[in-house]
Amino acid sequence: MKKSERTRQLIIEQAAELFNEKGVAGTSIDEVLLAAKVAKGCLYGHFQSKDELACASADYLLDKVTLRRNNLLQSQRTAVDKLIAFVEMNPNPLDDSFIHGGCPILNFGIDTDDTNPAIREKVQGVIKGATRHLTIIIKDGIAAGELSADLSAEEFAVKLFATMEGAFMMSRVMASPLPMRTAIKAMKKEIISYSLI
Amino acid sequence: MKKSERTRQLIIEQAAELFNEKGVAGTSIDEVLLAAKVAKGCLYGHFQSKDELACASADYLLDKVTLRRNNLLQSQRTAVDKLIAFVEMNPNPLDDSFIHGGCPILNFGIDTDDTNPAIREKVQGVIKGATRHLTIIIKDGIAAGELSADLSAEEFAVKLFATMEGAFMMSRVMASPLPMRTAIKAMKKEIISYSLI
DNA sequence: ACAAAAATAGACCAATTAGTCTTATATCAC
DNA sequence: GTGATATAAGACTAATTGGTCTATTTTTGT
Repeated sequence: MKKSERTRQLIIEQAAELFNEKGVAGTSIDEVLLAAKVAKGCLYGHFQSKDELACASADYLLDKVTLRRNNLLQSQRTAVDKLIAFVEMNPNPLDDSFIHGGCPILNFGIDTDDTNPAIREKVQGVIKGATRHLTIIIKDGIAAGELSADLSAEEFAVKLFATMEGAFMMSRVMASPLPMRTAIKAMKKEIISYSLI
Repeated sequence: MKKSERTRQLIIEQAAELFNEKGVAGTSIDEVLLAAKVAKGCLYGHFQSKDELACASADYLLDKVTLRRNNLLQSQRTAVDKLIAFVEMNPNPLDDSFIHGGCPILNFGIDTDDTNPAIREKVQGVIKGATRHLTIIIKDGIAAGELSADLSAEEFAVKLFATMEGAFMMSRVMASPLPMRTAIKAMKKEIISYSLI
């Protein structure tokens, strides 16, 4: 990787952290410069505007969570194990070691749903991708005789995704891992109740 | 109500709409002045700072949704009907006729979870109140022999709340009522499956 | 090693920010 | 109705905002 590529990536990573934590409007370019230890001319050599940087940052974080989810799901063999891995993906929303500031789907989604259509569409794509992925897993599980045929795949996929995102928000606001832990427990029970094996 | 009281309320209402839609940091005082058709000296006569206005606005919207939820739940007799009324509370998250800009729990929760502890604690109180309310309804339903005793009240309350909030976010980002409709359908099924009558 | 090109620094700018202050006006108890 | 008091108006300020521009340094292909 070229030097300038690395600089660009560094700016994105630092900006992403700030944007995810405090929102795009709540973060100034100067704060990004300070965090990335880079001068203004450098940043604007890589990005035309704050908005373009925000888009790149959203892309970066959304790709990061998507990749992690895909890896996690791929690492499990059966449909039930995949679904359980999904609900256990973020056991503690207060743990910022993977991504600082909480779930970027939630943060960028809420932050930009009324203000930044470009980013909103990116988040939209991630949500669509995740629910589609879950739907396929469920359908495959049913086809393999592993999950009850009573299960509506699309419906359960939406339910799974919505519950985990809602629980993530609750845990962040409550400053406690308990809501998420409770949701994980509840969804695991439900998944297992549909298991035929 | 005194004239100045009405002015104060007008400012809060206009500010609340803007803050809920674009976030606190994303809304300038000048925009609030324009929306409320009021001069700067007037606004700062009622509020010491933007932050204080943001707190008052959060209070206003959070009280509004809490009141509505309480009325809705109170209007139903049985536990099952109350729970169904809860999940059907926001059939279309894109409809801004009641509150403009989406669910204030979600918006203020995400907007301020890392930046404004005062508002975060207000949202915290609302979440705590809602889950407690739901928990009591479920416990009463079990005690009345209306709901299965297998149901863990706290767990199901968190699940209900998380799912509906998550679905709300999904519908806002997807710019479609479908995720919310799907979640409502799924949760209604689940509630009914626990019903003994 | 060297020149051409790319990347970076940081002074600078106009616009906007939250907030103050004085002046003017409206409210309300009497 | 009148005068004391509370409320509102809006010019003003200092700081910060996103963004530009030129000068300098660094990278890179040869």
